[in-house]
Amino acid sequence: MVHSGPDSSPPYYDPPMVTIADVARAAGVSPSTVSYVLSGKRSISETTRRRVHHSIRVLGYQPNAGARALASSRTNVVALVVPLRSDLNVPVVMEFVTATATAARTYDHDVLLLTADEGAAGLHRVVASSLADAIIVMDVEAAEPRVPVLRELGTPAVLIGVPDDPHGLTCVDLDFTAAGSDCVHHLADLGHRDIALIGPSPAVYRRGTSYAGRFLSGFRRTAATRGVEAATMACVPTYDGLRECLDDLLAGHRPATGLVVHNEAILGPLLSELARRQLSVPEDVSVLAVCPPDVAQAQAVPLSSVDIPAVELGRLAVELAMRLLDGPAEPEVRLLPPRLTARGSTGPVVA
Amino acid sequence: MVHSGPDSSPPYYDPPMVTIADVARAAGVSPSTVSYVLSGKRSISETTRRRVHHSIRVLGYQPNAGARALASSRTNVVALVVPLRSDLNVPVVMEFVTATATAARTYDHDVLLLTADEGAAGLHRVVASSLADAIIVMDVEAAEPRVPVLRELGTPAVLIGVPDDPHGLTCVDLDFTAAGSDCVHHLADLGHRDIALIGPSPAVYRRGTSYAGRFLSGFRRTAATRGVEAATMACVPTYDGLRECLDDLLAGHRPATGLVVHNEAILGPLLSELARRQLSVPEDVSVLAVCPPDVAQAQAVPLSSVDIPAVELGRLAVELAMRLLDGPAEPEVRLLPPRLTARGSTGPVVA
DNA sequence: CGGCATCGTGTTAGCGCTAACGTCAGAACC
DNA sequence: GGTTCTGACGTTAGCGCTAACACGATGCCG
Repeated sequence: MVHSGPDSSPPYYDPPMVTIADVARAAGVSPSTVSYVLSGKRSISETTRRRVHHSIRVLGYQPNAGARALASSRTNVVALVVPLRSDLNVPVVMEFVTATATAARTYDHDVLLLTADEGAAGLHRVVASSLADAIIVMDVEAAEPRVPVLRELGTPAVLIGVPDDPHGLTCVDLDFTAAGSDCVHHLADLGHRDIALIGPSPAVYRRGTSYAGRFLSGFRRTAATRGVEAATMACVPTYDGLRECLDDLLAGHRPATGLVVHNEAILGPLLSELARRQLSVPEDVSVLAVCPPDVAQAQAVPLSSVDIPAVELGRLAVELAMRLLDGPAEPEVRLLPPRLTARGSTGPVVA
Repeated sequence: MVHSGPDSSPPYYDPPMVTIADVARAAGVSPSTVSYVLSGKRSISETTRRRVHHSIRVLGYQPNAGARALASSRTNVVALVVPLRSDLNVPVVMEFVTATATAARTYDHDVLLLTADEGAAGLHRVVASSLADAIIVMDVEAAEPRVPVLRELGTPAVLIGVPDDPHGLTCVDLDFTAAGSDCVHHLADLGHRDIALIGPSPAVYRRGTSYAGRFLSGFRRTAATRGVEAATMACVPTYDGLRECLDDLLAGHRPATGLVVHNEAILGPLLSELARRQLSVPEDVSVLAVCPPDVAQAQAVPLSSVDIPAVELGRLAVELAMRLLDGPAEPEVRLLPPRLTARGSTGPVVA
């Protein structure tokens, strides 16, 4: 039992910092040897390696991050810029964040969290103060203002999403154009001649969020190819907005028989509202969602969907960032192919 | 235009690191003076201060985080441990995370993101390697295994949620006991004699997540006081689970007329299912939710609810962490009083 | 058997910053 | 006119680590 003074409960107990010198002494080697054992940057005999590792374990040594960063100009931290908006898909964002953090750990890196409201200045701050080695940016807009800053900073960076001009930058995303296209094909194959896209909130389109536009264009192009009548609407994430949407889409003289929903927040309300209107899925109307699989499963009717592979994207973003750190790699735009899973909310048109 | 060599696009451009010495030279003072201007730890004449600030701005100086941490043993980083579980309230978690990051910035701190799967070892790692000055832990269980580690580490820590034995630790949370109580009072005041609590997934109870239990006990105790018949069930977040739940609650010879829903994920499905059963809200059944206000608003029927003040909690957690850093402060358990907002999904019992 | 890789290890100069210690001028006091 | 005090600043010793340099001991070749 440790007794540290007259008062038995000191407010904060000073941590007994273990340094590399302590380890070196315990193992009977020089500090640099310990360092080299840890970094593997030069050959070490099996016996000393074992002795060093043993001492490290016994003493509970953890290299001081600041000192290491100072000496090596490597922080082993990647910065992750998350959006603050509530008009986008929160569960997807969260999945992505945790996937990034988890993936970073497998590369012995940590994640520093930045919010988008710091804007380009935040990127500059983090780089200039050497808080991180690489940056991952989510929620990229078409005319992304942070892109020129990233290019100029010259820091390894990975964007989630593809800006209009990705020149020189590494990007990852779902291939939303293909996703839009696949959705149309799926419904057209089932015989639907009148379909509709219920997209994200108008605000998302307005600020030119890249994925929304790409999905839309894939959707429209393929609709034209397949000779399918395709309505498209943005939908504000409220119940009233949704009602109007449906009034428009289902009340014309050629009502839509297939709905593609690229707006996770309104999936639940949509199904409720369809039920209220006595429209059954998929008999009266087919519903195809764009969302993570677990969300699709959890609905009243398990939904056919195109997965948003947030976890995979997070892992990939980290992987590419690490590659950039290892040595200059060609910038690339990596689009994951969409995967459509039928779950019973889409079916053939009933004549 | 900068031209840096024969090849016009070098993969990565070396950042021209500006040091405190550069600033000092430009301002005609010593490095320490610049440091003191920045920290305010000793008096500086107005003229010098201005000259220094000017040079800082002109050169775009940002102190090197590693060097600063090494010299001062202060990182200006708080670690935030987020849960990885998908069985809890994702939007609330995300709100909390962003609120924490934003609040930390107002104190000139950054946030390092840890995932709960690193467990106690992660806490040790972060502290031992001096990656952060303080730790904020979310999703605290009743018998929280990380609590003893935190106590022993002696690092300033704030828990979101209250473990069984919070002795010596600072905790913040919504007062879930009071929230459970308030819900019963609200329904009882409206004349309901038979109410039910639909709680989180059984997994949440099983692992003893503190808030679930506290809400439940507040609910039960007050139900007893008010002489209200109160059923309680955990509900798995699937549509089928929900159906069973409702079968039990609404089919007895004394069916519940008021539902308290402490499970954000099933709010949507619940309303759909009630509609399917031709039960209208609040005429046939009152629904009272525990969730953030925006979620309550976005439902088919705007829901009366007890707010989960994620943003406020995040801010508060950071604030308390900063207080702990400033100097040893008394550990405290801070419970925010619940706020119940009636939105029309709860009404008097129709006889 | 001398030279020359190669391997395993020690020694040490910083990395950029902070904070403890000095210094020095002028005000204030008796 | 000493003495003390109090701003306002300069000088410098580390913080813990990495990586460049150095060095002895083998082994192998001619």
